Amino acid sequence: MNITLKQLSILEAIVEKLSYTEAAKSLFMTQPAVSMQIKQMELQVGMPLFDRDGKRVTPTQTGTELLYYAQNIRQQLEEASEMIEELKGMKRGKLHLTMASTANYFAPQLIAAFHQEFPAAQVTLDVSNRRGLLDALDNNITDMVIMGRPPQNKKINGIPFIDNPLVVIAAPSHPLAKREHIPLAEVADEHFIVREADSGTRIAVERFFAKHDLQLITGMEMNRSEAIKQAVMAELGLGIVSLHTIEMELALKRLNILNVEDFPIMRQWHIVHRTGKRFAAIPEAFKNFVLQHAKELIDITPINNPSSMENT
Amino acid sequence: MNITLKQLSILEAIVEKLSYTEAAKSLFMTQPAVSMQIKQMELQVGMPLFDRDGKRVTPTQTGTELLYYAQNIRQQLEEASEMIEELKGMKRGKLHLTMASTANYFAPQLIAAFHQEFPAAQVTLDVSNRRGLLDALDNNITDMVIMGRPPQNKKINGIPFIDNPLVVIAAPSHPLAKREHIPLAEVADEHFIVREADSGTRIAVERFFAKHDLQLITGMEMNRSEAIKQAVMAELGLGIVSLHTIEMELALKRLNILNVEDFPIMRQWHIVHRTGKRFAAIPEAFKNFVLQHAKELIDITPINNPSSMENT
DNA sequence: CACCACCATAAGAAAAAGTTATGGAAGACA
DNA sequence: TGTCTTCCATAACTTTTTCTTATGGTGGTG
Repeated sequence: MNITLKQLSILEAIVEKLSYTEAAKSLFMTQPAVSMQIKQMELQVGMPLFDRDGKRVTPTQTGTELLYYAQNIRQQLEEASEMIEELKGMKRGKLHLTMASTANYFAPQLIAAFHQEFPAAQVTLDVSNRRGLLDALDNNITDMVIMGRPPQNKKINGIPFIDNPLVVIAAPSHPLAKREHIPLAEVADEHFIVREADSGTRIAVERFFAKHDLQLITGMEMNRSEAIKQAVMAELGLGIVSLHTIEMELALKRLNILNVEDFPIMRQWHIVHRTGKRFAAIPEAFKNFVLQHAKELIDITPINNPSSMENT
Repeated sequence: MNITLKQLSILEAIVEKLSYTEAAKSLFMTQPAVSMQIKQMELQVGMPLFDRDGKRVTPTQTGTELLYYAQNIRQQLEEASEMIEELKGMKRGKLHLTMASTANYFAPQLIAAFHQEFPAAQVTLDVSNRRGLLDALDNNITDMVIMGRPPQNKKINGIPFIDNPLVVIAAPSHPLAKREHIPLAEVADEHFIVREADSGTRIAVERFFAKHDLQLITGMEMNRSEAIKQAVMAELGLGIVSLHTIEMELALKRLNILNVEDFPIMRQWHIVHRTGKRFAAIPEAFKNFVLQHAKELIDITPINNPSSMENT
């Protein structure tokens, strides 16, 4: 059976008006158009839908029963339309985020603030390592990714939205802990506890040392920056971590930031998505929200004089 | 929102295949046609429905939610299609009959036999007087009418399907009851108990007498032939009624048929409907059934020698 | 009985949908 | 890494469908 939605609307209009002419008027079309559509519909159905009485037109049993389905279908379309308006008006909408594990130290604030402004957003948050992030982007599993170093790939669009300073940390008892203006070369003699080889932080650090013609001495590898902090506090060596991840340890004076020359390594957090990605209203709103408000929302410890923190 | 059923089908096909090309194949159309329809649908909706990933195509949230409605609507259409097949296949169907009160003496047999062959028919039976019958036809309230004398009107189509002999009845005690070959003129002197003036039977009887240049002496008027029979049995006069209405009274010898010259007045029962009426399967089947089987089904007392009945 | 309202039909115009041809971008595979 | 293939987008053109205008028939109405 091959009927159209317009034909069903015409059916409804005729039953309401009991007149082809009036139905045509109410649908802003001419009467012959109505006649023809009904004729065609009757051909499709294989049965008459209306009795033409001269005086008025009355639906046959078939017509009456078909009307029921026409009404149901219109109902469905109206609901679909409402659904769309809800999504457009951001009364509703999903947002799937994936972020680097280190971003986990500040991103929840961001999400919380966003959620306050757009309470209808249903946010899903995945935390993953770099590989997982790239997979999520590749397979279009996620709307957006928050990560340190987006791949330089034309398929991927990454926009920096906030600084991500990497600092050298040491246990307060470490010999260098109280020193100021430590030359980079001196630090390079120390043992470093580092992230795994394909981690964003690790890559950034190695590039940084290479740029200064130095070799990083990597003692232990850990796949969580949480573990690195623990190791550094246990005096197993120095660490280089994102400043955002050590807020509490600084406050409790369990870690010191070393005042090393050329530090911090200034990186950025990026909001990253597939280049062609077409966002619904809520994800689009999140992207804009982050780009506009991240700096205000994320409390960054002043890192120009990190050693001042230990002196207070 | 102005989308089409075809567009919804395309949406479903793409979500199933995750490919425009494959969807196009499954719908027996070309890929550009699919592209264009989706493009247009996205324009209507105001939001993207699919992400083009290069590798495969994935529905957006909007696309996924719209799919739900598309499926519902298809479901409705399938049900409508089934409904139509049921009506066409006569697995179901209404039949609205209206009949003259005098037809009530034989019509139930007819309906019973029809119902046995088409058990799915939902029959509605109204009994009415001549005026009611004509109104029902005029207002298209009924599918068909069974009556004695259909109006000679091009809007109305009436087909005779069985004889309807009108006979003169008398109480067995009436002086004429045992006579044979009673001249019409002699009967015309008697008092007749008749139906109301616009009754079909009454009109037929008056025409008959007028044709023979006789005047009918009408004593009492009754609006039920049942009442006429009672009056005749009570010896209030003679009556002229349809043979079909007195089967029981004859069997019980409570009434005699007078052997009057030129009697019975031979009329026919007609099956009558609006000229343009387009029947569904069940009403059409009933019409054919009546025209083919009525004569076999209705037990007609032999009326060529009605007096023989009283002699047995 | 004439007029009016309403539906059917035909012819032509307009709109929509579809097809073929082609381009660009991305994945696959050597 | 480059070639090949696949897939979607786009454009030009064709076909199909739908709509409009014009007109005729029929029945209701004053």
